[in-house]
Amino acid sequence: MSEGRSAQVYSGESLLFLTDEQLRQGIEAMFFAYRGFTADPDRILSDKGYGRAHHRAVHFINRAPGTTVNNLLAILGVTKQSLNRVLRTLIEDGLVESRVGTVDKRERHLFLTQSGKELEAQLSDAQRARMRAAYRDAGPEAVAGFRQVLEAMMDGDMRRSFTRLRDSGQ
Amino acid sequence: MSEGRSAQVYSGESLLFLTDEQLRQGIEAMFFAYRGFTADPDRILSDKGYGRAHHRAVHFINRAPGTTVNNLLAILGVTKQSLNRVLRTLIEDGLVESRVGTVDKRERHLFLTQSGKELEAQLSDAQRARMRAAYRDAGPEAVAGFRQVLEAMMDGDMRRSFTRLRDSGQ
DNA sequence: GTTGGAATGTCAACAAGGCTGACGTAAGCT
DNA sequence: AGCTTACGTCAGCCTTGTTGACATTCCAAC
Repeated sequence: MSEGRSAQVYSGESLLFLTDEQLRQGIEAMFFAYRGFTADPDRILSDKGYGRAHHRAVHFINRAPGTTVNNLLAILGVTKQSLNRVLRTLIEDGLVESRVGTVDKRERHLFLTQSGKELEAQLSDAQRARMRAAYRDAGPEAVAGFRQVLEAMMDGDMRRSFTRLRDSGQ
Repeated sequence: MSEGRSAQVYSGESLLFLTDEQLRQGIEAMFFAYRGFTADPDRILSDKGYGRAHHRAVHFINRAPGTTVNNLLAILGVTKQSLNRVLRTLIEDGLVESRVGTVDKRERHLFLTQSGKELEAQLSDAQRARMRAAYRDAGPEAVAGFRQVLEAMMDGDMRRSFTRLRDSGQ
């Protein structure tokens, strides 16, 4: 599996590019950054008795209102039992509404209620504030690179989910 | 909390920079990419009956051999009880050695055994392979941007941990 | 020296949120 | 009519986070 201590590919551009050390730093950066990425929403959520799983559900329902349970399952990459536990509490608490499908009555279409939208906005604002600060610090060119590397790091299925969502944005 | 629908700061460089839509895409990219980032090690670990927490411990012990439990705690950002459970299984399984400190006998210094190093290498190789592929796809400039944004996204404490580790690398 | 507080690490118990497996119901499809 | 799909649910398991209680060790004040 190991390809040796290093793989210096882009010869002229940077001698140190793609050394194991460089890669390891990328791995650690990813680890520490993800903690920062989730820290603010996590704080808000735990106050309200919710967890990261609730955040993910709320985020993607907001993103694609009327999405079906199956759809959400594919995006989140969890089992329906796991998602169901989260959805049940969100529905009971009146943050999410589940409407039986009109064309296919087996399907449930998911929507955020008013208070669901408010929670989403609160979480979103916090997370965007951090992202905005990071983007501002790093500058536009860095952001483009950031996005390129992240996209290249995704599995095929996730990249498809990602681009589908991205291209459906205004 | 909301700073309005958008904040177009770097005027000339990109009109769309820092719109909420742009930020949301970054958030989703982070979410999907992190799944890819952990996918390969997770597969290897679950075969062996370990989880992501074991990976993190093994990674940072390898990174800083002889580190104390307290040290590791600060880096991982979990409670000592949580870490202890993971460490105990790793020690029982002979992947990690815990030596009582010579100068301060309250401390335990942690080291990977031979088989611990082998597991670390296996996980590391898998994760580096994905990182290498992503870096290669995106190119050196993108990588620089990637690293800048990630670092800007960290909390202060984590950034200190990160840079300390980074600068101790060869 | 002794002793009390701080630091370090361990044990026990609980909760969130993953997972599998089994099953029920309703609806669509062939 | 019978198979498949979409969804919900129950039961039970595992990992990994949490708090609380406790033992050991060190150090500093007395």
